Amino acid sequence: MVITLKDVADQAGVSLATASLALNNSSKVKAETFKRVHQIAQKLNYIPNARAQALVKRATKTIGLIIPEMVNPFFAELTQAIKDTVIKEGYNIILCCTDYKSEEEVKYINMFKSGQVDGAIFSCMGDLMQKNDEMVLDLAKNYIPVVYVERDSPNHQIIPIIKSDLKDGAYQATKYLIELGHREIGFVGQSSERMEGYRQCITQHQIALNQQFVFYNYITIEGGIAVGKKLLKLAQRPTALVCLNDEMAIGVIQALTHGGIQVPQDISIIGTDNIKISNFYNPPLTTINVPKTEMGKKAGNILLKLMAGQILPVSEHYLLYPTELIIRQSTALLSR
Amino acid sequence: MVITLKDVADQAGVSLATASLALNNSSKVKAETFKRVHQIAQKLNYIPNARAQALVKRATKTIGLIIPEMVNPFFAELTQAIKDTVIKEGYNIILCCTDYKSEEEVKYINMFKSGQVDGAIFSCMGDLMQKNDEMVLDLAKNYIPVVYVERDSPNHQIIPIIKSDLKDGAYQATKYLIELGHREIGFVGQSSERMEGYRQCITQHQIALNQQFVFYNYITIEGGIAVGKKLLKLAQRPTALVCLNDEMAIGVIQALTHGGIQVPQDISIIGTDNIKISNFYNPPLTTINVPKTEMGKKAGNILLKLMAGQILPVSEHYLLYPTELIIRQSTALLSR
DNA sequence: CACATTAGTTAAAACGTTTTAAAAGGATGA
DNA sequence: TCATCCTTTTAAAACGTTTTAACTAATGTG
Repeated sequence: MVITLKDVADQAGVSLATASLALNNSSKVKAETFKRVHQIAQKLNYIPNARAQALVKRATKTIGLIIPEMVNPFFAELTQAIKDTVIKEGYNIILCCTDYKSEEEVKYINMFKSGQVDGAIFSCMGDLMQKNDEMVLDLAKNYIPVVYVERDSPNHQIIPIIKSDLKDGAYQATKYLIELGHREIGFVGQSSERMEGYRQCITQHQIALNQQFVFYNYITIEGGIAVGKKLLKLAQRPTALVCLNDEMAIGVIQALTHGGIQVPQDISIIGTDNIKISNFYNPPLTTINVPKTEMGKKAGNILLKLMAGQILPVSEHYLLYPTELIIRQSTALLSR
Repeated sequence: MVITLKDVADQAGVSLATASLALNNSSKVKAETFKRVHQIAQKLNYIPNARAQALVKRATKTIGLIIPEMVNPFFAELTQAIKDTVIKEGYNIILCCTDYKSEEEVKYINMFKSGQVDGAIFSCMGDLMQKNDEMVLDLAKNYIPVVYVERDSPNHQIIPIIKSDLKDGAYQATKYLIELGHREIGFVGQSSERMEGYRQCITQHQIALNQQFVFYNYITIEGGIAVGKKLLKLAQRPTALVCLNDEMAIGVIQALTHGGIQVPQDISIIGTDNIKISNFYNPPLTTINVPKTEMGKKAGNILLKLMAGQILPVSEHYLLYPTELIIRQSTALLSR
């Protein structure tokens, strides 16, 4: 049923080798033969077998992308950008979701070692997955090129890193709140670079870090809601909050408004990531933009270079993208 | 550098065949040999070459998933469900985004014919892509099993279809608005099953279809905003709107509230899909739930069956999932 | 003791390409 | 007429597995 190169060769009256050369546009084959082979191939609807090509070419024209989850606009946008970049060189993406489980990541690392992909991009969230760094390093050293996005590692000479300056982002966010007159500023999320930026900013502005105002929870809308509910019960509430990401910010706002507290009149809230919906939420979220698309494109391009066998200039081993405060309507001057 | 089966066989002092049999847990090989081969394989860190396996087994343990875009929670949730299902049988997903371009879809169809995937799931949005149906049929007949999700076709004997009852969903939505006292009910979106459900409902309730109240636009937040802005300029506005999806609903609400019109006090709005954010929006969206996760799981399971060579009972050739009205706070009794 | 059976192993073929090195066929020039 | 060179074609090897069929050795049976 399925047509193979042998069928084409037979019908064209040439050998496998000639048929292959012709279809791969080799200049060695006579014009007449070339034409005949192409015509027959067309007529028979010949499609080269990708599995056989992969074996002999030692490449699948596929890359692996590791992200923690799909249902997260941040990774959706990142994935889109990566895909748009690598597709130009004919690469497809195998999507690997870890659901935030490091053992899932290990499974994918092993799959990658089997030669199913020609290269890989690893992303993550928070500071998880750090422990697999050694395994990824082994992958990058002995198997395929790897690029990290929004994930840190000391091994950026072997695994190039594309990161955004999240610490500075949180710093800017906190600073903006201080400029608006806030002094009781809380943080919502998990221990991370962003939290460090928040911490540095308030201490540099002579505000003591109040551990009561640091709320740990899952980095999801639900996590935000949990924090919001906790806030409602508090006698002494912060007047402003820096959130680890936009989802948490949305969750917090949702819970607070439901409990009768208005944003930004009663409390100012800043998110991070600038996911699409943040601009269309009520109120539109003040947030820290992370250049997801640029970063995704860069990651794709660097991986393409590495897969093409190029060596990366040192300047591209560690790329830090600036973050930017986007002022919308979830923040306001302190009114007291 | 990379260890092959030959290395294992040599070091274990057996032939390729024995080594292969041992590693594939054949009962034919002596316990002692079995153990030795496994030990050597472990020691050498042997990982079978997936490309070679794919060639000889005529399978890549990979499926293709065609969706129009990633940055759309509907498809993200669907993808997640499909992935969760097929991963259990060891399948990975090649993600193929068409960006709503039918020629992109054609490219992927051809890629699928090359044997890079063992099966495929096609989804879409609106009534686009209908024109590629013949090509997909050819793919399903002569190459690999295919399943459609939320996509219609007369060929469901060959391409099983998983659909939700969108027409009924829109019908229910419209009916609910009528029950709330609304008579001037508009539709936002594109010509589709959903629009047909809306049309049927109002005519069955003796309401004339007012073409002024049917707003065509892109099925995105931006499309919704465009419609919202148009609404603001209207002298005579509908008192309620059925939207093709939640994104459009959010866009409409955003534009209207920005223009001083309150939802649901001034106008009731219903979305469709029940994407995650709809529950956390301000106001939380009344919407039509589509059982994305169930549908994704079912699609994955049916594809697994087909790839395993099973023949599908006729009852599973066309599965229609019920939709359900979720009442939240973007709709209210008509107040006039 | 001849023969059948079984357990265990392996050589070789197969999967469907690409690529290398050699061969074949012409043309050119001495 | 022969050596040389170029163009075009091809046989065969390679990619790294799995699987089939054949082989060997050991065991059992009448």
